[in-house]
Amino acid sequence: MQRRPARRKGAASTIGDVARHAGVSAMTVSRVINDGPNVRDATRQRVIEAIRVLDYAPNQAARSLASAQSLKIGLLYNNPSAAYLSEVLLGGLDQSSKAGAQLVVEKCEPDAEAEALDRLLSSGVDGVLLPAPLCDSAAILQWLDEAGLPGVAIASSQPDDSLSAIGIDDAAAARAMTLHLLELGHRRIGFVQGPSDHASAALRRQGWLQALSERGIATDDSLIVQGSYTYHSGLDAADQLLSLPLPPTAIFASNDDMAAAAIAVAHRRGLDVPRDLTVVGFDDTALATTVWPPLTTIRQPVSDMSRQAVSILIDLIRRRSDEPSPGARELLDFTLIQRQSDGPPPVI
Amino acid sequence: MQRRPARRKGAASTIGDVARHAGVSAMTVSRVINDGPNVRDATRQRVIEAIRVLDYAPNQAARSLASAQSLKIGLLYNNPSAAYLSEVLLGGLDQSSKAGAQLVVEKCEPDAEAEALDRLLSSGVDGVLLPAPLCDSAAILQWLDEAGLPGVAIASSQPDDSLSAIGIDDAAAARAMTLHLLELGHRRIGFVQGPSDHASAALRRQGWLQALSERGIATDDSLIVQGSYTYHSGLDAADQLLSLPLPPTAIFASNDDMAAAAIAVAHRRGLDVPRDLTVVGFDDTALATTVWPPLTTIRQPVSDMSRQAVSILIDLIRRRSDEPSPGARELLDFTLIQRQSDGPPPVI
DNA sequence: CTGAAAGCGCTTACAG
DNA sequence: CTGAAAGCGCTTACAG
Repeated sequence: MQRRPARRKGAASTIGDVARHAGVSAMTVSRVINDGPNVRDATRQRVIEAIRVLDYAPNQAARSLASAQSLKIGLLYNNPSAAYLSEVLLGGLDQSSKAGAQLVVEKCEPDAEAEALDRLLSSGVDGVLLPAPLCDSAAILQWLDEAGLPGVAIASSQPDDSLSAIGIDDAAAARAMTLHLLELGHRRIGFVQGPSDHASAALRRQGWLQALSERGIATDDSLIVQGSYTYHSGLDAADQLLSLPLPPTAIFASNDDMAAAAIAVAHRRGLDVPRDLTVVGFDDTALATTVWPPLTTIRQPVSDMSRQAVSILIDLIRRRSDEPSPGARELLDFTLIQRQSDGPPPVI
Repeated sequence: MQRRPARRKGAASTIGDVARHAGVSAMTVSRVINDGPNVRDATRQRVIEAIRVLDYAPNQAARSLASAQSLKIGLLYNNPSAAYLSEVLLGGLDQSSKAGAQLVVEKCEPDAEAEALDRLLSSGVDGVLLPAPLCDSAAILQWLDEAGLPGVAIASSQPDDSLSAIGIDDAAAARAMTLHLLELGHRRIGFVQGPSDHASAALRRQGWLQALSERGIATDDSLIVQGSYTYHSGLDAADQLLSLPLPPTAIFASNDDMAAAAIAVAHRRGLDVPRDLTVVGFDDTALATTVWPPLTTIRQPVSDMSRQAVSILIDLIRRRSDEPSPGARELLDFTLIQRQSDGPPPVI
C-alpha cells in the first residue's frame, strides 16, 4: 500500500521573506504588490527582483482576510447555448482565480431576473459579469444601478451606456464573411436575420448590407428572411429562401443554429452542400462541427472576452466610488473560420 | 450622479459572536463547525442554535489561512461536449464555493495528458475531478496514483477500482428506454452502438439486449450497427439501418449526436419522424432540443453528479493518509425525457 | 469534554 | 517615501 507523500507545497515564500531579501519592510512589499504609490523606483525594482527570485505569490486567503475584501464576482447566465456558457465560465474562472477573486454563478430564469439578482446580492458580490444577451435587459441594468454595483457586459457590441463592455465588432465580422462569399463568386446571397431584440442581429445584417453595397451589388429584399436564432426558425427561413423563383447560391445565417438548419433543408431537397449551395454561420458553436459538412463561420474569442471582463470588473470594484467610469468599450478580434460548407457557386 | 451606497455586508457575525451567544469558547464552536469529536451533545445543540440565530457563516479566507490548507480541487476536462462540460463546471463551482474550496480547471489535450496533469500538480491541487471519459484513461489514473492524489470520476458507471466514482446506471437507463420503445409497440429496434473504448457504450448495449430478452424478442444482429458517438458516424449508421431489407421502425442511438444524425438521414429519405420512424437518443445534450423534432432521450443529472463528486473529493482529501478508501461507488437516478421524436410504429 | 494562547500571511491606519 | 504595530477570523497544538 503506497503511502501518500506529504506534498504540502513546501514552505511557499511569504511577504516577510521577500522583505528580508529586498532589505525593506513587509509594508513596502505590500505596496509594490498592490501597485501602491509612494515607493521609490529603485526600491520597487529591488522588491520586484526579490519576488522573482523567491518565486513569491501572495497568499490570497491572507489577503482577503486582512483587507476584509473578498472580491466576489457574480456571473449571471441565461443559457443561450452551452458552448457559449462553458467558454464564459472557463475564461471567467481562470482569470478570477488568478486575481484571487471568487466567482459566484447564478442562473437567471426568463421572467425571474429579480430572484437571481437578489440571490447574487445576498451572496455579497462586489460586481457582476453580464454575458449577452442578459446585458441588454433593462430590468437587470436598472437593478444593478440601484444596488450600486459595477457590471461588465460580455460579447455585446452595443450595450447600455452605463456598462463597461467587451465584445467583437459584429458588423465588421458580418461584412468580412459577406466579402468572403463575394470573393468565392456568389452574387445572390440569402441572409437569415436574427431576432430584433438582440443587438447583434441588427449589426450583423448591417455588415452584410455594407459589404454588398461596397461591391455594388443591388440588394434584393426577398433575400432577407427573418429568423429567431433557433434551429427551428432556420428550417423555415431556408425553406423560404430555397423556394424563391431565383434562389440564392449561398445562405448566410446570422448564427450557427440557423445555418445548421439550412444545411438540413438543403439535404432534404437533394442539394449538396457546398457543391449546390454554400451555407455559412456565425458564432462557431459546437454545432458548427457536429453537423456535416462542418460550417464555415465566425468565431468570437468568448473565453478571452470573459477573462478580460473579469479584469475590467475588478478594476472597477477596486476603484469604486471614484468617478463612475463612463462605460469603457473594448473590441476584440474575431476570426473567420473556413471549413467545408462553402465553395464557389455552381456553374450553370 | 448617484453615489454608490457603501453596502459592505455589514458586520457579519464571527465565531466569537457565536461563542458568546452559546456561552462557550471559540474553540468549541470551531469543533462543531468542523464536525470535530469531543463535544457534548447538549453543547453542540446550543452552538448550532446560536449559529442559526446569528446567521453565522464561517469566513473561508480566515479558515484557509489558519489551517494553511486552501483546498484546491483540480478539474480536468477533455471537451466531450460543451453542454456536458458546462454542467460539470456549474455543479462543481457551486459545491466548491459552498465548501470554500477553489476550483482549478485544466484542459487535457488528446495526447498531452502529462502536461495538463503537471500544470495541475504545480498549481498545488489536493485532489482531482475526472469527468468521463477521462476517468477511463490509464495514463491519467497512473499519474494520479504516483502523485498520491485522490480522484473522483464523474458520470462513469464503470471506472477503475482505484477511483471513487459517481454516475448513473447506464445499462438500467438503456433498458428503460428500450422498454419504453417496446411499450409503444416497436418490435424491430435498431441500435447504434458507441465506441468500444467508452465503458458506457458496452453498458448501454447491454441494457438494450436485456430489455429485448426480458420481453422475449429475438435479437437480430443486423440491427446492431457500430458508431463512434459522433454525428458523422450516426449518418452512416442510420443509412445502414434504413437500407436493411426489413428496416427497423425505431432507432435507439447510444447518444444524442448520433440520434440527431439519424433524424437527418430519415428526412433525407423522405421519412417523417416520428410518424414513419421513431428515433431516440441518450444524454440529453443541447442538440436534443435544437434538432427537429426534439429528441426523446435519457438525461443524466450531470451537475448534481459534479456537486456530489466535489463533496466526496473533499472528504477524501480531509481524510487523507487514512485507509486509502477502496473507491466508493455512487449511483444517481436518470430520467427518461419524452419529447417528440418517438411514437408508435407505422401501421402497415 | 472544554478552553487560553499563539499564529496563519497579509493589510490598515498611524507615525515619522 | 518608508516602517512598527495591531488585527482580520479562524485553527493548531497544548493544557487541563
